[in-house]
Amino acid sequence: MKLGEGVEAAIHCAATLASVEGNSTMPGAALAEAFGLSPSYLLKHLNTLTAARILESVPGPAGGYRLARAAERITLLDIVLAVEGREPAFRCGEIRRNGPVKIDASAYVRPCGINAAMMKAERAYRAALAEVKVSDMVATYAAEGDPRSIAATCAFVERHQRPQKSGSTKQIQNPKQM
Amino acid sequence: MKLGEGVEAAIHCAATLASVEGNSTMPGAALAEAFGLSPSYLLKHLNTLTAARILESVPGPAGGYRLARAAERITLLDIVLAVEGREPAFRCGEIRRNGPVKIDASAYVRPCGINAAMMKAERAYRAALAEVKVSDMVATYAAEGDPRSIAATCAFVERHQRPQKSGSTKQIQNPKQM
DNA sequence: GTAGTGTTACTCGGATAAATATTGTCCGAGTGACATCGG
DNA sequence: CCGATGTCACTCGGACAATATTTATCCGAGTAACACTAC
Repeated sequence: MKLGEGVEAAIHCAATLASVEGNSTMPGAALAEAFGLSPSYLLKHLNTLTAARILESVPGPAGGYRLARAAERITLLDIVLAVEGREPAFRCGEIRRNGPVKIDASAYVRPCGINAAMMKAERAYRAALAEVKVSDMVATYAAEGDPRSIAATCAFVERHQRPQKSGSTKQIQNPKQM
Repeated sequence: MKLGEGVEAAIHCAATLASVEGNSTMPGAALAEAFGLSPSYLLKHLNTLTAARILESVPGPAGGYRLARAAERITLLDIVLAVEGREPAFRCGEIRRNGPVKIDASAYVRPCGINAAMMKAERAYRAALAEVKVSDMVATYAAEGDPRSIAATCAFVERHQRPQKSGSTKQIQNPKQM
C-alpha cells in the first residue's frame, strides 16, 4: 500500500500545465525546475502521461508538453491510474484453492468474499479520486492559495510557456497508441 | 498503488483462525498448508500480526496462533494496516516548495490541495475496510460458500487445531510491545 | 501407583540471502527555429 | 528586400544502471509434552 513518488509530481505537473494558455506548451525541464525534481526522471513520468493520452508532447525547439484535453475532463483518477497502473491494488491470488485437498473448480464459482470486500474499498477510493478534476485543483489553488505563491506560479508559467504558431485547433501527434 | 501479497494471506489466515474453538491454537505450518504458501514466509506475516496485537502466539508443542480478540473486534483495516504499514499510501513531499524562487514558509501554511484530495480518497478507502469485520467474512462464507469447500475447511480446522489445557481465560504472552 | 526428572520433538522468532520493482541517469532520434546565401 | 536552404540547438523518447522494497529461506531459542526412573 504505497504510491510511487511520481504520482505527486504528475499531479502537480498537470495542474501547472492547466495554467498555460491556449495550445502553448511547457518543456519538461521547466516543470522539473518548478518542483525541484530530476529532469531526466520526470520525463519518464511525463512520457507515461503522454502515452495515456492525458498530455500531448510537441517535439523540437519551442516544444514541450500540454494537456491533451480540457482540465475539466481530467480527473485525479486518470492520472493515478496512468502512473501507477490500471490494475487494482489488491489482486486475489485465489489461494483458497491451494489447500491440500483438491476440490472441483465448480466450488469456487462464487467470488472470494475477501476479494469482494477489498474491491469494494478500492472502488470507494477510485470514486473519490474520480470526483476531483484538475480544474478543481487549479480553482481551489487560485481561490485559497497564498497570493505570493500564486504570483510566483503565474510568473513562472508566463516565463516558460512557449506559444505554438500552428495556432488553430489541434494537429498534435501522440507517440504511442497504448 | 500495489498491495503486497501477504495481505491476502493474512486475511485468509485470520478468517481461518476465527473458526478455531475457544482458546485453541493452530500452527503456522498448518495455515501455510491450508493455502499452499511457503511456511517460512507466512511465519513472517503471522509474526507481524502478532506484534500488532491481532494474533497471539503460543510456543512449544501444541502451540500455534490464535486470534488475540473476538473476530467481531478485528476489521480488515486492522489487518491491512498491520501488514502494509500505517502510513498513508500518498505521502506529500511538499514539492510545491522546491521551486526556483524561494518564498517564505508562511505561504505554505495552508495544506496542499493535492494532498488533501488524495487523503480524502484514502480515508474513504480505509473507512470501507473498517466496516468489514473478520466475523462478517466468516459469516458470509458460511452462508454463501460452497458446501464442499466449507466441509473441507471445517475438517481441516478440526484436524489441526490444538486445544490448550490452560483453559481458563487468557494467560498468553505477546512477544513485542510494538 | 505416584512424583520427580531428563530428554525430545515441536513451536515461534529473528537474522540472512535472492528476486523484483522502483528510482535515477544517460545518450540518441527527430524537429522546428535561425542564420546564411542566392535571387 | 524576399525566398530557399543548410546548420544547429533544443525537444522528447527509449535504453541502461543504482537503489530500495518485497519476497523467500534458513537456523537458533524456547517451551511444554512425553518417557523413564526412583520412591
